[in-house]
Amino acid sequence: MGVEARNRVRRGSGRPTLADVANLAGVGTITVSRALREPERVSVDLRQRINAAIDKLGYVLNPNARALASARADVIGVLVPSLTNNVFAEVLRGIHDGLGDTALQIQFGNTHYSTQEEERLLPVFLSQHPSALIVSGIDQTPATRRLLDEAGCPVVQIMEVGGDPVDMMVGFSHFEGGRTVTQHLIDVGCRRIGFIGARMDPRSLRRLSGYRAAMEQAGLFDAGLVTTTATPSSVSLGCELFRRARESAPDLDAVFCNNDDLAMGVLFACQRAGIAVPQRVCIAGFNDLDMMAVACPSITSVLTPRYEIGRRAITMAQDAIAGERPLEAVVDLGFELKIRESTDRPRC
Amino acid sequence: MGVEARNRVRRGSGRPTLADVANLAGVGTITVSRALREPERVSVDLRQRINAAIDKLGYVLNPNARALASARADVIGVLVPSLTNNVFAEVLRGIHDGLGDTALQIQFGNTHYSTQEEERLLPVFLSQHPSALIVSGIDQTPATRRLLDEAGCPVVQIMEVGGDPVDMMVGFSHFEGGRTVTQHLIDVGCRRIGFIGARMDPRSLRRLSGYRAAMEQAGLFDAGLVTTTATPSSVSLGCELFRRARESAPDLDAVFCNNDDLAMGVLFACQRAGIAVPQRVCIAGFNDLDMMAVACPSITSVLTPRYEIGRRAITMAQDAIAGERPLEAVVDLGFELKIRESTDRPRC
DNA sequence: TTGTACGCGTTATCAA
DNA sequence: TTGATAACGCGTACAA
Repeated sequence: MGVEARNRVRRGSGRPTLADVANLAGVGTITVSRALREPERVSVDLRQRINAAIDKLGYVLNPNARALASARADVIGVLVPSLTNNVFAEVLRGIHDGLGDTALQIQFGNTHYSTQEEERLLPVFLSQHPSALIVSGIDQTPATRRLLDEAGCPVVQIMEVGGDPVDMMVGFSHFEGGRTVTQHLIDVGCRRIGFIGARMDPRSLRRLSGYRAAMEQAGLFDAGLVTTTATPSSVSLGCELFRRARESAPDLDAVFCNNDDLAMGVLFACQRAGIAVPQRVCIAGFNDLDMMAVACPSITSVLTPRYEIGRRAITMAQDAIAGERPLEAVVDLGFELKIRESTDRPRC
Repeated sequence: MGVEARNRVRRGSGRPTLADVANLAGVGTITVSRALREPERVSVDLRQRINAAIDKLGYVLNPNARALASARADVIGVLVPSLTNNVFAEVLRGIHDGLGDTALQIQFGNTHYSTQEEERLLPVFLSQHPSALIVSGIDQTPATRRLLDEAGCPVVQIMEVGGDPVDMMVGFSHFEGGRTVTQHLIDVGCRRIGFIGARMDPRSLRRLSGYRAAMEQAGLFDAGLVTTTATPSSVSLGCELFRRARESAPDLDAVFCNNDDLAMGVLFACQRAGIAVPQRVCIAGFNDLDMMAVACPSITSVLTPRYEIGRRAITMAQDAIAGERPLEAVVDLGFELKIRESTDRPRC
């Protein structure tokens, strides 16, 4: 049977390919490929003809074919525990901004604060051979940890510093953050300082540890001052938890909230109950959302570098992809205590 | 030269492939492929041997190879204008939840409220041959519109209804939302009702149109009552815009805010300035974030179905991928006016 | 600087 | 129900 007789069936998408461009430009496919990736290595003449052909055909490179051939996708996988939490939304914004105009794509995964879900998600991400991986926190399961160790690509852990880094790390100490706020409340004369926390993910727990350390050192710790729940944080939950806290400790003279949503809720609850802030109860939050500075009264909080964490993480990842290892594999971006009206109390 | 003498070089990632599984199980590669995609069509016996081999090898399918061979990626592209805006974070949460346990992946793109960026991003998404596309709004550029028309996959436009649908649509009428709130303020006796808006994306503009329609119908419209800015919305910006609004209209007796962040800021500004809410100024927001119900006073707002929009969009997309066209290509999910203390004023 | 031949890992086609 | 073979579109190795 002659070749012509064999009814070859093409299965393609019908869109132009590298070969089509090469034909039109009268060059080899590899030259087109090179013109796309390393233009300097192709003569100006050919480059122009190739670009003209690309424009004429409306050619777009097929990333799947590239990933398959090069055993590496131009994708950076990002695993975060939440999308609705403003903190991670800001991290993602930082990542996007830090990305610049590179051809890299970001692929998000939402672990919903579950290490199990993270363990389930990671192989899916890995199966695409990402160029780098950004994961949240330092509390991975052993299986996840092993996958990360063998990922074969740069890995950046974000949000915290500490533990045993898989590779690189950007964050700050939540323990120190919690300790610092609590110490501030002690310094302004508060004695019955409550801790209100929601979700209680690993980072919340470390902020609680910081609170406890400061309280114990001052001889003020009392388990009855701690009110927590696994429920996701919200402003309304802050109201609710404050009521609960006042039940177990009616003499509360300050509250350190796990995050700003809760702090906002506590302020509203105080306003409704006619509790003067800061005269009768001081309030402090965590993260320093925009609204803390304009609330009435304005609320003391800890400014955390979440946007900067995203930017740094993506920069470190890109550098590592380019083969440039950072001088410091672990970057502590710190935090800043913002003292405001809600803790402005003349020291006793 | 004998075949053995040809020093074939394997370039792969080193990870097990479909062929490895086939060898171990003693079957052809295509049978393994089938066992993965359509298990019913493979005999129970072979299926078991294949699954055992997969487990033993720790085989994971290569999505790039699959996408290349089938000219279709198991990916749904999602284009949203913002990640930090709670509204879109909720939409994404709905999308994730609606996804269930399918093998589909979500690929996000952030257009930063720019139709230009959307036009730049879309070809990148299209180049992966996504199974479906979800895009925000109905105000695409002509070029974007053309690409969507020729995308060759289901397309869902979200957030709004109206205009000329590319394919499917889920949302609600922002015009009606704006009109309804404004009418409520008129109904409770307000006359000098200001509009405060930030960002002023197409949906904000349509809410403004709704405001204007209601005001004009009541013979109350006055351009001096409208205060807008292109700056992204925030609580602190709400404070600022309220001050500006009071300068051009000192007799303001109500404010309809573009969204809840601004409304919150207006409330704080009132508290600082000693302006009684709702006695001297009524406040209404848009979206009904959690905090509106617990603020002090609680704030009237329009509950928008953003989470449900995400869920519905992904469901419609999945159905369309499966070949089931929805009965209604355009779904209006409506909204709900939540009347609260901030507009609780005895009618004059 | 440019091209040829082939491999990447999977799926579609068609035959058995 | 199962399999051999070609095809998907691009990158790598090596030669020219």
